[in-house]
Order: sequence, then structure tokens, then C-alpha cells
Amino acid sequence: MAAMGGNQRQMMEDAAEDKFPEGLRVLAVDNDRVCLKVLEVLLRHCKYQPTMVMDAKTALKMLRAGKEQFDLVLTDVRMPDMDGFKLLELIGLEMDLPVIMLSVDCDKKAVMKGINHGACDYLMKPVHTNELKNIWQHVESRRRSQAISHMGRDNDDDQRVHPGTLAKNKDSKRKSNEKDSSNENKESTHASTTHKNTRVKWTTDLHNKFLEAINQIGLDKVAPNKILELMNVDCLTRHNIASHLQKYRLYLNRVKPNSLGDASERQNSSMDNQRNFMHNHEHERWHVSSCGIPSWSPNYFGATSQLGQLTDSQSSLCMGSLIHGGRMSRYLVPHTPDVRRFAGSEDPPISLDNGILDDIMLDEFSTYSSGTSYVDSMRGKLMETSKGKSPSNLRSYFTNTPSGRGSSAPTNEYQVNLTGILHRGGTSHVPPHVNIPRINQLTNYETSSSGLLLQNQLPPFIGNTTSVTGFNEQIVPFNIPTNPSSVGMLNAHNSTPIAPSQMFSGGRITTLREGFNEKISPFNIASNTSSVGTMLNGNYALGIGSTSKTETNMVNSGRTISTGSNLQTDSFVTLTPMPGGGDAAGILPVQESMVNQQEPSDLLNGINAFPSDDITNLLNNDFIGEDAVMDG
DNA sequence: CGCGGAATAT
DNA sequence: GATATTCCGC
Repeated sequence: MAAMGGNQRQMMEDAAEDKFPEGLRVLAVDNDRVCLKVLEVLLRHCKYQPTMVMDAKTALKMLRAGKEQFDLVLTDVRMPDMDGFKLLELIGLEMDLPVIMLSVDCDKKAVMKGINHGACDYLMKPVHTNELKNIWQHVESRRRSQAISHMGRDNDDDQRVHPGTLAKNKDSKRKSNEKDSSNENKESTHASTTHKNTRVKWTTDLHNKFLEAINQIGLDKVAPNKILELMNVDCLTRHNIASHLQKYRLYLNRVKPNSLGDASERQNSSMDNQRNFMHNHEHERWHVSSCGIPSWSPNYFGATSQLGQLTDSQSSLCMGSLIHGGRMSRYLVPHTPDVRRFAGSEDPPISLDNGILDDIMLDEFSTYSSGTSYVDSMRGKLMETSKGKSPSNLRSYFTNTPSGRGSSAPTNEYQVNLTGILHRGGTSHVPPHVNIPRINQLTNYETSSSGLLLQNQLPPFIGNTTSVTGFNEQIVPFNIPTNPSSVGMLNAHNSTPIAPSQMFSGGRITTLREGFNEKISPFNIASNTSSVGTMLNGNYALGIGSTSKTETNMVNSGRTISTGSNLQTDSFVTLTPMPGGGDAAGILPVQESMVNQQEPSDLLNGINAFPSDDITNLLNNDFIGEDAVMDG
């Protein structure tokens, strides 16, 4: 290739350009054999390169496997195993591929549904050649828009290398888009002159290695190269490490400006505020893989260590969790933006006028949305509550009332609705059935990691058994009555976890779980969609793959935590950026034009997760409602 | 030259 | 905001 003369190359490019629609790799899905055959003939007639599949699941498998690349998917709407809409949905979430729906049903509603779900076209059966002749346009236009949106970057998320899983090849630092031949060729050839290194994604695993290395070397003696050596990850360079180290140091500095890495000192410091270090704000698509056993190693908190490891084998975790020697609090502390999102409010919960928080904490809280005291105070309040004290003064935790601090909208209050989701409302009363601790609890979950808190992906706050225990004793996360109307009510006194399956009567959970592909999180959860992810997890309603064990963990995570045992997720899921995924749009399909904002609800409904009852409404309201803030 | 680290760019 | 790249003193 290198030997190829510019001339020759140009000619080839031209040729490829000219023929472009030819050889378009089309994946056609239709359970009707005849239709499929016809379709194939037509596609071939158009000189495309069709791959025919009879069911959506197979199609999805192929797409995911990525062994063959496709330019476009053509799918029938009505199929037994998984209908076209669902397929469309999943493709939309997982990859960036134009999907065209086929249907005999020209019902406007159906068409709209398709379009709303991101279909780029909706063809009526029987399909005609001339219609198929044009489908390549969708491919082209998509490519163009992508080219624009990624202008200047030759590193797309799809291509993003995951050092942890990357095949070693030190020379492969350059990103190569072998994938897309037809269009990207030019660029990749050009790239040989100006290449950027692969953007390293500092996954938790990677970060853990990093920390391990630092731990071995000693924070004061670390140097990029040493770390690099110890980490022993092929695709990393000293620059990568240096960059990360830089960030890490900055972080440490923030956490404890005058500390040189003395963990014990940090431990005792009231300034020991953890912030998310690895809060990943890059929106990515996540796919859930059952790979790792996210292991959390308590021994990292041992006397000899300063660093702890993260549990989550994925993304965006609190890097901070590593150093603090163990305080759960900070993990429980709501991040202001998250809470806001969570509550659908403009205003973070600030009036912590209980005399517990000091100014520093308050500042810390408002600034960094962190603060040990917050949780401590919450705990205190919760204890009060559990002793029978009126929860009313707890309200102040969630409202912006008085206290001289907080400011805006003193009228904002949050109400707990059903599953405990907070609602902002004008009314100023907390319904009698509301149990504040629940709020807290939810907040906790919501906060514990920057991303979806997987059911058993317990926040790395092991380490402070005491406080956890205290917390745990008072607050039991999800004691959920079977009565749907009070789903999510929490009884602070009752420490018996109730199986999530009881949350919603019947097998809905199961249905739902199946409804979504195991690999996919229904909400396309990204790094900082905490509220969504958390709620889902909190309620477990949308559990992504579960075992009774994990359910238990979830329901009773507090307890699990307090044991300090290894929080493992067995066959559980971890999030990883999708290899074939699109870019941006990690979050609820809010920002990608590809996916409509309505989607989650549609998804829920369409996938019959829930009947359209309160729960659905609630989810809709809270997750995609106008108030929902998906991205801080 | 190569490194580490800070500054700056993407 | 995360990571890459550049700059600079050693």
C-alpha cells in the first residue's frame, strides 16, 4: 500500500467512488422465507451485497459479532422472535447503522413508530427495485453527517481502543479504520502522515492497574515509565500514563492539597472529600458484557496500602475511591447535578441546616457535590426518623428552604412518588406515606458511581464498616411492599429485604428483562446518567441480567457493604464502551438525533415491560420527562 | 536524546 | 472534562 503511487491510489479511489452503491453490504431480516428470497434477488439486482437472515436475533448476533460489516440493515417489522422495532431499537443503541423498516402495514402509526425509533426509512412491501436502488443514500448521508460531527478526529468511539482488551500491538497505536473501506480509505491513507495515537480509555480496570503500580512504587517515586512497566499493558505509552498521572495528581491535590499521598492522613481528615476522579463524561454507548468479575479488593485498604481498587470493571468510576482509605460516605453523597437530575429540579438539595454540616462541608458539597458530612448527617436524620421522629425536618434536606443558604426557589419540594422517585411539586407537604429515608437511599444508589450502578456493583465504599453498619441498620434500601400502589415505600424499621420480584406483582420484571436484550441496557446508560441507571437498579425493575444473589445484594446492598466482603458480581454485567457503538449519545437517547427522546418510554411500553400503569408513567416522567435532566 | 511534568490542544 | 500533545527544563 505504501508503495502504491498516488496516481494509482487516486484511480482506485475514484473507481470505488463511482461504483459506490455497488456492493453495499445489506443485512436483510425477514422471517418470511419468500419475502426474504425476493428481497435478496432485488438487492442483488441492485448490485448490493446482501446477507439474508430470518430472524432478528440472528441478525443482531451477526451485527454484534462484527465479523461481517454491514452498511445498512433492512428489516421486516413483524417477526415472531423480535420485531423490527426492537431490532431497530437495539441497533440504534448499540451501533450506528442505518436501518430501514419493511412492512406490509402502511399504517401511519407504525411508520411513525419506526421513524421515531430511528429508522431511516420505511418501505412498504412488496418492495420494488427502484426503492432499493436508493437505500444507499441513507448510508451515504449518515457517513457524511458522521464525518462532519467527527471532523478533525480520526478516532471514533467505535474504534476506541480498550487497552485492557486490546490485542497487543505497539504499532497499532495508530487508529486504523479497516472497517469502513469504501469511504474511509482516503482518510486512513492520509492518516499515515498525521496520525494520532489511539485514545486510551481509562477503564476502571486500567485505572486499578495504574493504582496498583503507584502503590508498588510509592506515590512519591512514581514516574510514568515505572508505572508503565508495572502495568504491563501493551498499548499504553508513557505519555498515556503521564497524562493520567497528571490528572491523578491534580485530583489528589484537590482532595488533599497538602498531602503528599499519605493515605492515613487523608483518612482522618475531615477534608477528605472524594470526588469522582474517573468520572467519565464522555458519552459513550455502553454495552453490558458479562465479562469481568469486577473485583473489589479490600486488601488495598490494608495497612500497607494507600489505595483501594475500584469495583466496577467499567468506566467512569470514582477514581477518588481509591485513595481515601475507606469511607463510604463520599460514595453515598449525592452529586449535586445528579440529585438535581434525579429530582428533576434546578436546585440541588442544599439546605442542610441541621447543624451538622459545617461551612466547609457545605462548600464542598455545593462545589464538588461531595462531603462526608452530608451522609453522616443524613444518617443522623434517618436515625431520628426511624426512632419515630417526624420526617418533616428531613424535608429540608431536599428542599431549598430557609436555612439562609440555598437560595433560589424555596418552594421547591420533592415528593416521593411510588418507587421513591422524587418529584418536584408545588405542594409543600410530604405525603404521610412517604418515607424520607427512601429518598436518601435512592440518592445513595444514584450517587455511588458515576454511571449506572449495576445491581451488585456496589460502590467502592467498603472500608468504613462502622459507618456503613450504622447506616445499614437504619436504612434498608428497598423494602418494597407488594402493593403496587405503594411500590418503593421504604420502611426504615424493617430490615427485611424484599425480593425485587415483589416490587411489581407478577412476572413483569422478567418480562421486561427479557424484553431488553441482555446485552443492552434499556436506557442506553452512559456515564453520568446516574439517575436513570440508579433508579432502574434501585427498583430493580429493569434489572439487567440478574441472579437472586445479585438481587439480594441490591436489595440489601448496605448490608453487603458492611460486611466488607468481596463485592463480586458473579455472572454479572459490567459496562464497557461498545466496540461497535456509536459515538456520543451515551445517555438516554436525548442528544442523538438518531434516537428520539421518547424512546425510553416507547421502549418500555413497546417492550411490554410494564403495563401502562403508574410505574410506567413514573418512569416516563422521571426519566424522560421535561424535567429530566439527562446531562449535566 | 529521553524523561517527567506542566501547559496547552483536541 | 478526559485524554493527547506539546513544551520545557533537566
